[in-house]
Amino acid sequence: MLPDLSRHSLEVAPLLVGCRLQLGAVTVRLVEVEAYEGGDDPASHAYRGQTRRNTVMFGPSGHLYVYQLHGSFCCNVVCGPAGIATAVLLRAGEVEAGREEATARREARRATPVVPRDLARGPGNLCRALGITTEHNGADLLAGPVVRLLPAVRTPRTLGIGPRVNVATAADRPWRFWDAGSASVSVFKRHPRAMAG
DNA sequence: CCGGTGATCCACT
DNA sequence: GTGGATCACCGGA
Repeated sequence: MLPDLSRHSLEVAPLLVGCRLQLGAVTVRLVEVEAYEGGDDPASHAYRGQTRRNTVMFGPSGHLYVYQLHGSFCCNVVCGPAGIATAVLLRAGEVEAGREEATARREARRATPVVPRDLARGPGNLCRALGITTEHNGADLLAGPVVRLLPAVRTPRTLGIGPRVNVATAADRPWRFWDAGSASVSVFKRHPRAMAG
């Protein structure tokens, strides 16, 4: 069973750990996610209202919000009812199927090999492994023909909970959730100018 | 640790 | 329309 994505991201995020994301031949088991609010969350793209970039966040749940950052892509599962901009950032996963394709994509922009553990480790790497680009911004994850969210086969035995990675504001809110038994969880990094809130 | 990265947004012309 | 600051990152040393 997939979680009810029309709930708030803080409720949905822990339930997404263990679910799977599939695009073409590549399937990734999600092992690390972060919740972002609309209204009261200064770290959220939606904090200052709707813009062209974050339009999808304001739409109905179950769609993919993709944006580009420092030359990488990052993707979110949009949650909440339409009009409430809350979403879950997908930070890391384990490649379950399509390892060859994922490896080829990753190594296309590297000089050194990638070990399987690192194929979808980190938000940019997860998108890269799956082939997610801004072309998939707004894609329907439940009914769409291209990229799909699939239920968990195995849920984490222990769920880790802690602050989000590398956010400048609201740095201490424990809105990151991960599978404590996975080696593919990305490394925690506090933002150099992190502010509480 | 450090440098490259490139879109986006806002405050200004 | 333009300039500059900002940023939920990555790779290699």
